[in-house]
Amino acid sequence: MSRRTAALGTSGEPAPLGSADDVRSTPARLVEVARLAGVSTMTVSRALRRPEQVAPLTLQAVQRAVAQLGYLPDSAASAMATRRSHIIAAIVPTLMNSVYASTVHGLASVLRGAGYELMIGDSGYDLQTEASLVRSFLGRRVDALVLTGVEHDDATRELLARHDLPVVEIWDLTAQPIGSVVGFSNVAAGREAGRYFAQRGRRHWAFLGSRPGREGRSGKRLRGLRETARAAGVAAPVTAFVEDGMSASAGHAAVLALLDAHPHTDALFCANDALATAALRAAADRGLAVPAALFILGFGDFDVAAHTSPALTTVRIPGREIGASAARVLLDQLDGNGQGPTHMDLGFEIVQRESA
Amino acid sequence: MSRRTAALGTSGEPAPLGSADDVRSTPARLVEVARLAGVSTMTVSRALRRPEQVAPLTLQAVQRAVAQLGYLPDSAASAMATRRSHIIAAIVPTLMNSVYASTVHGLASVLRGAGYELMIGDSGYDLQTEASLVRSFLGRRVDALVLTGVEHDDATRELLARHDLPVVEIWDLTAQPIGSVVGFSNVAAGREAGRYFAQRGRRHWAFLGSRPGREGRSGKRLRGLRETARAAGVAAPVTAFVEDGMSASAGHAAVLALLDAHPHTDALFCANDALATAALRAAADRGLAVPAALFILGFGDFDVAAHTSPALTTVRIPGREIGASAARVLLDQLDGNGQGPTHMDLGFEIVQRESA
DNA sequence: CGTGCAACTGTTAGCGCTAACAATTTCAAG
DNA sequence: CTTGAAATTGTTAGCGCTAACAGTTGCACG
Repeated sequence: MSRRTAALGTSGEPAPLGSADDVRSTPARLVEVARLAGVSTMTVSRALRRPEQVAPLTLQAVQRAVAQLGYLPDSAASAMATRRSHIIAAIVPTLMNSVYASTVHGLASVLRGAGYELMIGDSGYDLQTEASLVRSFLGRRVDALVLTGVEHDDATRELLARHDLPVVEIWDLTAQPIGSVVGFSNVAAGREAGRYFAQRGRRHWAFLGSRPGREGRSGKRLRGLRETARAAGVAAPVTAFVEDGMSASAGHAAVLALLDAHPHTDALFCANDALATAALRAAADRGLAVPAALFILGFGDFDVAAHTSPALTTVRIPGREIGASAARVLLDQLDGNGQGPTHMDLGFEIVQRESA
Repeated sequence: MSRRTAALGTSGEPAPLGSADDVRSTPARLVEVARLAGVSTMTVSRALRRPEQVAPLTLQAVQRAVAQLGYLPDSAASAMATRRSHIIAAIVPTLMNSVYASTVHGLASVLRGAGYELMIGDSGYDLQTEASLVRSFLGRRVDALVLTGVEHDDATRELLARHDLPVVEIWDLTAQPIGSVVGFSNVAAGREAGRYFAQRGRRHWAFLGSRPGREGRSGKRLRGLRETARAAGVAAPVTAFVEDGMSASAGHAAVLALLDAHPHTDALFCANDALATAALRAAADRGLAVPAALFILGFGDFDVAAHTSPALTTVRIPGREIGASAARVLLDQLDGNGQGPTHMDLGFEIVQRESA
């Protein structure tokens, strides 16, 4: 009792099979190719996946049949049989930000080259959303998972524990990774920012970032900055927070308030370049010369950084490279090339432009 | 002859089943839930997908079992049985560009809300890459496809003809769509740019874009500009082309050459804001005041546009809305709400800032 | 009490592919 | 010519789920 509406027999008129206008309602399947090539389905499957195991003549016959029918293997069915979906999922905070887009691009290009497809989710910096994306991706039986950051919801951790699949956390480092880690030290970046300020004689530091409730990446950068302040004998940095990590408009107001409350501030470290751009405008609003009166140091080296005026001095993260490396780490694990979980520190770099 | 390593019997010690540390190597499947709940697999399936068809008590038992085992339905298997993958694929030129990122975001949020997952490919503005992505996505049996632009490789068209699934083309309009279209008229945008120049007394126009070999979106904008030039009695715009549609560095050189060859140029329309940014720098290099001596009009309203100096006047495209609408169009078609292919013109808008 | 119908649950047969093994063929070596 | 291993192909049994239909139960009604 087949559910297909009609048999697609290769019998009947031999007419224009395979010609461009031979539009059939249902795409060809493996059996049909087998029938046409006069071999078993298994042989077709082999011819397609391990041609060297098939006799040259048989191979030709199969290839001809495949071409004639325009056969495209159903990777979903294949996934079911092999228990390998060849899909890898990645969750990033947002795609609207050039650095994460780079990371995704790095991931996608390496994965695609290895026959994997990438499924992307954006969490909007929200751990619950992340958890629900993880749930959805696990339901799709992805072969591996890329998570941005090392803070996750308990639900996320539990799901991952149950489903034991290769996981990479990116964009940060941690001593208790879920699987592998490919990133850089956000604390070190914060320290480096402080050192940059200290070396140039700045004494009144400020930090603009997202509220460090649970210590996220922004919070770690602040921690690093504080450590250097202490070490350099400088007052602890004053802080301003925005609820939504990305909103430049909220950043603008926060910076105005901060500058009014602490008029001596001479160096501001922002948790990302969107915020730094907002800070630039706020400084202009208050008539503060940047960098003469106020240093503004960004983070991320977003596209926009080189084009503001003054151009943003910022911490550059190798986003693309993080993605590409994460992909390679996962592929190694999946191909069973021995590799266990890996830990990679890809570092960062301060790009000096005009704002600091 | 099961391939699974061991039976996961719910018999034996009733111990800490489902507790967080009950880490099993294989995630639970439908049969196990059924066994635990004391019903058939079909009832579990129904309880999960159409709870109203199941008796309240049964429903409870099933839900308890699901929770206890941490069961996550295998959507790949479900896809196989229902012939609906609940995956939709989208191909954009690049993710590294905020407007396409917006489009993807618009798509993803609407689709996710409807229980679909998005699979993304970036073609790098290359039609052959697009074709190979389409092939890969069709192999995954995606339920629908979103393509950026209306120019496609023959291979792409043939594949789509064979596999007949809902398709939306976005970011442009055409009289011969594959399926639906959600975009705006690139020709009209070019015309509008010309009108903008003409109304402000500019008489020597130029265009910077990608080579219009096969008429892409960039070429259509140029065509529109030319039409207005003719209508306004202005000399045909001079042109400069970059091979790679996005490279700002190539754009810089092209603009320098153009300005040197045509020193009277007083209005330049760029096919995207990355190029416009490069043009801004080139104008500065030649000591040309923008906008006084030279208008520079961008396209896309990328993030960067508001932050250059002078800030870019540019054509804004409703990227997010295009994505969201395309998603809705596809969902309507998939849910069989009658809708056939749809044609939507979402328009555009010139955002006046400082550069023109 | 039978009857009929609605509400609920179970059985069977796949979706399109591939792992594992079995069968067959080929062919060099004895 | 055997013989046995290598090369090639076929057979069977699922992967985990759900459509379609076939029970089964409960209950109002005549």
